[in-house]
Amino acid sequence: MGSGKTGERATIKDVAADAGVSIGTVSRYMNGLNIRKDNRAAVEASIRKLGYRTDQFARYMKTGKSQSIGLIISGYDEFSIGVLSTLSRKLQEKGYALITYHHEGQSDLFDGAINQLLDRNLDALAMSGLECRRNRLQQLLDQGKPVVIFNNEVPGMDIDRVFAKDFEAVRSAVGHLLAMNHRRIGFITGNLQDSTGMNRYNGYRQALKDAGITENDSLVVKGTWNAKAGYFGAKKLLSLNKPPTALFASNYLIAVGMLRALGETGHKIPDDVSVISFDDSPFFSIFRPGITAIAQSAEEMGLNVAALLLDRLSGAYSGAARELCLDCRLILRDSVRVLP
Amino acid sequence: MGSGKTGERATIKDVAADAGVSIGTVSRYMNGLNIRKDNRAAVEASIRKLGYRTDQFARYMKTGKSQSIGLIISGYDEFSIGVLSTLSRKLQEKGYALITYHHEGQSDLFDGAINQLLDRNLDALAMSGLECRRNRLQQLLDQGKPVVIFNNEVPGMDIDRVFAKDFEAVRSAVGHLLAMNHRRIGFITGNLQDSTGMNRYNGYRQALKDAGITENDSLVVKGTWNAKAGYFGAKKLLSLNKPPTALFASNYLIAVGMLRALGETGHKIPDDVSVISFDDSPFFSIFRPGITAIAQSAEEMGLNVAALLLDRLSGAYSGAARELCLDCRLILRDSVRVLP
DNA sequence: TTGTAAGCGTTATCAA
DNA sequence: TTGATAACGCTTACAA
Repeated sequence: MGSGKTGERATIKDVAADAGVSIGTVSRYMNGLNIRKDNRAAVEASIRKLGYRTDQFARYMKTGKSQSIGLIISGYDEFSIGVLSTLSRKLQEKGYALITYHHEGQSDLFDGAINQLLDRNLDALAMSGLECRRNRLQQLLDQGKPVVIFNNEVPGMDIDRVFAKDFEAVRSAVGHLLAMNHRRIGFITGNLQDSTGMNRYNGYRQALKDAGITENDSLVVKGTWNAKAGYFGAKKLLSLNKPPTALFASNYLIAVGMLRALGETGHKIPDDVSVISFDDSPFFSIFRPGITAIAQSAEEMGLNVAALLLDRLSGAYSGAARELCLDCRLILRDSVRVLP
Repeated sequence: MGSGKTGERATIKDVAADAGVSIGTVSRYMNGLNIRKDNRAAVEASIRKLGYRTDQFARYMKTGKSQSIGLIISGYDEFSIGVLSTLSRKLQEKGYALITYHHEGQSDLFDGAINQLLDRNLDALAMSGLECRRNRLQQLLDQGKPVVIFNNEVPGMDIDRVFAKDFEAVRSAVGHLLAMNHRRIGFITGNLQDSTGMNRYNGYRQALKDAGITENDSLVVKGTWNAKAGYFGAKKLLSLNKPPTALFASNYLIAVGMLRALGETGHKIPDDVSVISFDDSPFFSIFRPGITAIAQSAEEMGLNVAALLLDRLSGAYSGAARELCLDCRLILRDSVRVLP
């Protein structure tokens, strides 16, 4: 490939020497500044010949821009992946590298991620909030790095945010159940430390309140965001003396566990029990019966996170923190029965 | 946070000045070398006070090690995500940053990814093979960077690889269908440009051959790795004059599309048609009937890719290219009917 | 428009 | 064990 010493990468010096110009000229060419026509030709030829690419890290030493963006997600669940994937697409387009970490809700993992990100001079950070690590975020802000949080809130920080309307979506979905005459509605929460978990739960409570129903603690299982929680939560609710007529799963994984439990116990949906899930999935439209679900768009969230980030990075916006709240859609399928 | 000029990051110089030692001493401390006890105490105090962390990019300038690893996947499908997620976990542990790109099978995207990776001085690359871009890989090898390919082959390159036993797995799964007396077995391929696609297809052909059955072209739909291909492929096969009694999907997404089609056309599984899918999913065990599937472990693949990479990076291994072939498991559920 | 040279934050060599 | 200093590959005044 090219020439030069094998296994060594050509530097700006090599190009300058080969083209018979100074390194300043090569640098100016690389940065799109004007250079004399004949020099331009010579430089271009040498670059091609040597396969030269400017070293971004060396460049960073002067400019302070690393052209890389950190992403910290809780884990590799379907929704986070959706955000990761659109973010990656968008940023790859703009020449930014995406460096991904996950924290699994553990603050030591989160700290490790922030540390590594700091060491790598990231230009900006996108993260799904984790309340307890507020001070580490402040550190980034002090260094003037844009930070955008999404999905989960970190209260009291002056930064851009993108959320889904969790509260409203659940409120209206549970309202739908109520309108179908369900009165005993089982609810399996996500992690209530997470604002999404709490907001969805509050949406449930508000819907009951709207309908003048007093909340029954035994119908609420405080869980986590995984299938196990859905599985055991559903079993617990179904074994109640007066079991619920409908079950609400706070996210996709919980719903998966819930459906597994219902399959095992032989409960028919929707005849024996109705089901609604937060998060939609192709699975829910193939499953028989189709599962009524709240769809939030991970892509839309990723796009908005990218836009906020890019806006700050380019200097196009530098005002006060902005907050975006994305709508969700209730997708009606066949998992909810109309009660008399 | 700390002190120093606000918004500025402390450098090794600041620490040296604050601690009253030379930068050499601080550097030695940071790299775990011996320094005098009292100096050590002073340096540690200053580091804490200033919140100093060494700048990895500046460090790279001298060492040539960026402590970052590139990953190029085709897209964000379930399997790739599984690999991404374990790889990320493993590398985060070792202090490496994972920089992720995707190519969607398009060589310009792939080139862009390689370019960005080159610019970012990655130490090593893991990628799901893409045949046509062999020369770009060679470039990395020339620079002495370890490269590991997984899932898809790039023939004729002297690099480490990790594959699943696609051929063997499909051969025995189709063998299972044959043993259940199926003779007309519809097969929807993935992308035949990909070695996984071709190997799975060849596994099917081999199984037929094993049983002395001549392949019937009309029973094979040459598709791509997505749900649409599964959907239309299944519809096409089912509308044949003599439709197949069993359907094989070359990956998860194809199976999803296939199941959607069967749902719409009202074909009952397994009474009207039997089904096997490559790739397992929680979905398949919840779906009724349970779908018989070939499970390959994305985690195992990620772990092995990480191990090969880390081995080379640490210098623990520097011999000839190694090739790993991981076993798959056929998980029997209820989607295959025994024919008379 | 160009070349020269200082400097970014490190590591590594060399004398002390 | 230490401090001083020359790199690493680039950008960016500054002077020509």
